[in-house]
Amino acid sequence: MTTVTIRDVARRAGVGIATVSRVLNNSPSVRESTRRKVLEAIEELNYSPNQAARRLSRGKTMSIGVIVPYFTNPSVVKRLQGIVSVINSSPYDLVLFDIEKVTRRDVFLRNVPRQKMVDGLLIISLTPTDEEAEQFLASGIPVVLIDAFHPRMNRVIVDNVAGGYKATKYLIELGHQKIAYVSDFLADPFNTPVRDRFEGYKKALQEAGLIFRPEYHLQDKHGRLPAYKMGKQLLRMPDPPTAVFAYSDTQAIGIIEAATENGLSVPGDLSVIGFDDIESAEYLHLTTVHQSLFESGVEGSKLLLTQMQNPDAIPTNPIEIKLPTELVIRKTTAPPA
Amino acid sequence: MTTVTIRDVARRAGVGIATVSRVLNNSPSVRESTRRKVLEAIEELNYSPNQAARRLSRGKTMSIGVIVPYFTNPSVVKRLQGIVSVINSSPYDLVLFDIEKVTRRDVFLRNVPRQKMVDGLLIISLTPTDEEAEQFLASGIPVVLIDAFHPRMNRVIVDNVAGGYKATKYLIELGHQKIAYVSDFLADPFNTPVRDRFEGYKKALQEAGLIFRPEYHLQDKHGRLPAYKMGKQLLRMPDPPTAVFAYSDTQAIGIIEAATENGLSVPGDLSVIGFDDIESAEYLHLTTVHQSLFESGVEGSKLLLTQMQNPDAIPTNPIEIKLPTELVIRKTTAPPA
DNA sequence: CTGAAAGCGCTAACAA
DNA sequence: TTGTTAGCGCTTTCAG
Repeated sequence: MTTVTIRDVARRAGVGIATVSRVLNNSPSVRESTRRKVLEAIEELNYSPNQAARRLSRGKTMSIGVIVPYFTNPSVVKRLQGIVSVINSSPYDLVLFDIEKVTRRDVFLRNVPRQKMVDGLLIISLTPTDEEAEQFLASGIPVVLIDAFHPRMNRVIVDNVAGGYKATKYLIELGHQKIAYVSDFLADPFNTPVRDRFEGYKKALQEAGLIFRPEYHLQDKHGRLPAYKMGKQLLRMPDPPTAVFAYSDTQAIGIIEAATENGLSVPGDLSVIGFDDIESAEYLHLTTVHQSLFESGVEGSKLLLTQMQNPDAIPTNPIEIKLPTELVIRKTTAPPA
Repeated sequence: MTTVTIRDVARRAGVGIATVSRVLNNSPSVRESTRRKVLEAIEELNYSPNQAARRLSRGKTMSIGVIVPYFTNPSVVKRLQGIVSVINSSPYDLVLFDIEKVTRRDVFLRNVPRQKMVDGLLIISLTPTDEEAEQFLASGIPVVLIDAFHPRMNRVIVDNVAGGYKATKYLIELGHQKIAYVSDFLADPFNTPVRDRFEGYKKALQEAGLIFRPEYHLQDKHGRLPAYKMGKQLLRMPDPPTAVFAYSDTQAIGIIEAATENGLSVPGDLSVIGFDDIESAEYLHLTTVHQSLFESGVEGSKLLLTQMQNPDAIPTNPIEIKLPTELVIRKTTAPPA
């Protein structure tokens, strides 16, 4: 309870505080006998250095910040798991910032780097504005974007256009012509993947000579329930689609629920393909576009760690790591009836 | 890049640093005009106080630590989500410590409180030893256990005995007599729930006059794959069980996979009941024992926050919040063939 | 209401 | 090798 400081240890060991500090930091220039004395005193006093003091004095926090949107989103969780797995075996602590509201977004993106709260920053699925990117660069703290893009920042991304293309193309190859795209809000300026997958979707359509039918594109807040409602809406249409490409597996699940509830069989009456390949996707035999969620966290963290090693941090050419996507065919897709 | 400090702001505003500090901390004793001047200077200089300095000076870190075992475990994630949801709207930051190896367990449980890295600590699903509990109490930092128990510490727990009892009893009521229990390692000294659910299982058996057959209890590392293997093993037995009570939903899923692969139908040939009611459980129509995972995080965080308010922290009588369990009947259980 | 000055506990020159 | 000392940037008495 009563705090024991470096001074107490020094006194107890009969040395100066600098010596204790040296022992603490494994400096080689301490006589072995002295080191032992100090170590003993530390042990006896049950001493452990105060982090805050250390941080202030060193100008380093020994922690890495991770900013995530909607921590409840399974794909975000999976990415975070990848991050944790590598940070865990580094000397850094992990500080988690969850952004649920847009207002908080601004606060974090602005303050975290300025307050020197962390030595490095990982940002998941949040696209910074030019101004924000500017701030990061100016702050001098290394940042890596995961599943987000900015031309001037390091990033780990997925080729979402290609992914959307693959999904749609597969549906077309099965013989579908009426293919819907169910997604998050397309207009969200910070969600690039929604638009990229949409682009891939349209590209595949066009290539096959199919015209894009705007009424087949539904958007709403992300989540199973909103998707379920969109599914219902789709099925109520006079000329309903025979296949749905969902922006995420979570949304695909909602669509399937809607179909099932309407007495339709999947894939018999409706084919559904998702995106992400989250854990449940496998259980549910969901056909989907696999992307390396966990891997993206791993790669992003590694990249950040190396950036943090190089004092001349910000490279003129940001590094981009592009992860592949892969079509995983399971049991929710089939030729149209 | 060049750090602007409180001194710069003071100079710019033509006041002393104490005044700037007062403005920063919303002290009422600052003339309005002065405050404005300072605020202006802050704005112009794009100043933001250094956290480390603040922490050292105040002796508070304004952060809460969360220690979790196996961050990949879905039930742990769900609890963490509950925690995040309340910490998020508090002034505290969240520092995440993931323990994958037992060795790291000791390091964290010992060091985190000693180093004054956090103002409060949440520990998920890790039962502290008496000695560790002692350390926590001595450190003076408020701690709340979630899904773990120690008589001297605050905690949010679930009645696992009752849960195990409910699950087993339900199976018995359906007419099953040969009921297996598939679980994590029973001997893990830090995993109390495994033993508690086991106890409930045996109690239900006994109450129904069924004898406990040791060969029907299989244990292994937690996870889908190990459970899958245990499922296979169970089904190879000369007199296989007709129902399985799995320690967790994750394990239940593994069991179902094993059964399905063996050409057995669930619940036709084998009934399976899980525990937790994780998200996938619903998709899979898994009969399970629901426990309020998210809620446990919420309640635990709230409790911690109130503990942190009261300076006379450690109450002589630790507070215990007991969350209920509930049997959720879905489609993986039925009377024996 | 405001400023000067004394720490918070540690690291890192600089001397010795 | 070691000890002394000057900060790190902020909060908080204590005077005024």
